[in-house]
Amino acid sequence: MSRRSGILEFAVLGLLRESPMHGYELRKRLNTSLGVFRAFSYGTLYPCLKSLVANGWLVEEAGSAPEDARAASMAGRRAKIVYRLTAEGKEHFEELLSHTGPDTWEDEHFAARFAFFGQTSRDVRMRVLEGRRSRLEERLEKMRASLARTRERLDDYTLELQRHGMESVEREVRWLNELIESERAGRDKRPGPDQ
Amino acid sequence: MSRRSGILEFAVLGLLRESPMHGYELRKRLNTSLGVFRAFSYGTLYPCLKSLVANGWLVEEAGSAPEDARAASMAGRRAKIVYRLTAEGKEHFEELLSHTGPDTWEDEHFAARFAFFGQTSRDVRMRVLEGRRSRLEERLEKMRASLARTRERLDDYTLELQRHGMESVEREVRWLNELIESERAGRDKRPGPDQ
DNA sequence: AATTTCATGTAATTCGTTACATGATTCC
DNA sequence: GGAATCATGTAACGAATTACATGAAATT
Repeated sequence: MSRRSGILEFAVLGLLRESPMHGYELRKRLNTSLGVFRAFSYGTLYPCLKSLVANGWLVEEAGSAPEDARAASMAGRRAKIVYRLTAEGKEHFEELLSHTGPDTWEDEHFAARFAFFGQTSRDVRMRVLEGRRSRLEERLEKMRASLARTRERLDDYTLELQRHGMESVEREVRWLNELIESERAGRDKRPGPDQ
Repeated sequence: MSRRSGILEFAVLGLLRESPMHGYELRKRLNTSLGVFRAFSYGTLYPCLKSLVANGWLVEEAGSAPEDARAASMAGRRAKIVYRLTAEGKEHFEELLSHTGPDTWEDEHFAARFAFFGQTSRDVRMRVLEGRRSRLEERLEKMRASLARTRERLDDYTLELQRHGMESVEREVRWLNELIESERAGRDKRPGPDQ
């Protein structure tokens, strides 16, 4: 069946696992609670929800309207449609959570995975974290190599852009190092009484 | 006239302004010299080149092959096609360079603009830099607000993700501050006798 | 009463990738 | 002579957006 974006599907399933919600609210939480996710539009979200229902992973329930949502819709009126995760949906999400493939270290994918770390076992967390780190280290290696090859021919601005880009990646690697360290030590919280 | 991606078009024009190139090399330089750009695929690049030719902004020239590239192509053989910026193309790029709209502060767009700062006048650079900064400050404000609203309901990992995200944005703002400062002082090593 | 925000959806369009197909050149 | 890399292109598909369309509920 049609369009299922992987990352959106994953995020929706993960959010609905905590509590049932309707589409509008779901969309807000993709930006706020999960902060890092970009704002998917309704044109993306609603068809995705329909598709998840068709897969049996979600069910539509009556919202705050007095009548049943679907019946009301058919009669011309519209009401909130609250989506709830089914047992199959839960199982499917569990499966997605335990899967750690190369795609998982991708920028956006990684953020989504991280946001649901609370629902994951430690060894999965470690695999995701370490995979992400080595992916970033590869990227860093390429940047260094290309910089070494072309340094002279570049003007100051291009150079500065590259320098800043590399520094950003290096910074994320250090962050991952701390997190991995922290996982190894068996702590969930970050060390340091700062804040 | 079909698909023209804005950012890819801009980058291609900018790279060809420095020197003529063929498609394959162009693609490499989109990743390396301009480091920050993502790797556009050939399926995107070649149709884009055709479209730019159709607009009269580029012309195809014979590559390293002894015969003319187009003639050779028609005869069944293929040779490198070197693209060169026309006078109209130059003019068009100049126009794109001087345009500073809200879209310009967008993540990828901004990186592309920055990569060609060397070809820009100082006041355009200032507008782009300052626009980018205020865009980031807005984003930061939203993040802070949403964090204040939902802090209690979030688990440690989600919190950590948001904290790191905000820190990244704050870091880029500091970077922009330095650059703007530097532009104001006029002491960035750029050759003053622009034009 | 009017406006804003909540709420759901569809159609057309944009932007870009993957997979495929072809062939030249360079290196071992 | 076989592999890797260089080089160009097309067709099918994918992911997501925008613009449109509708209407209910809350706020001013």
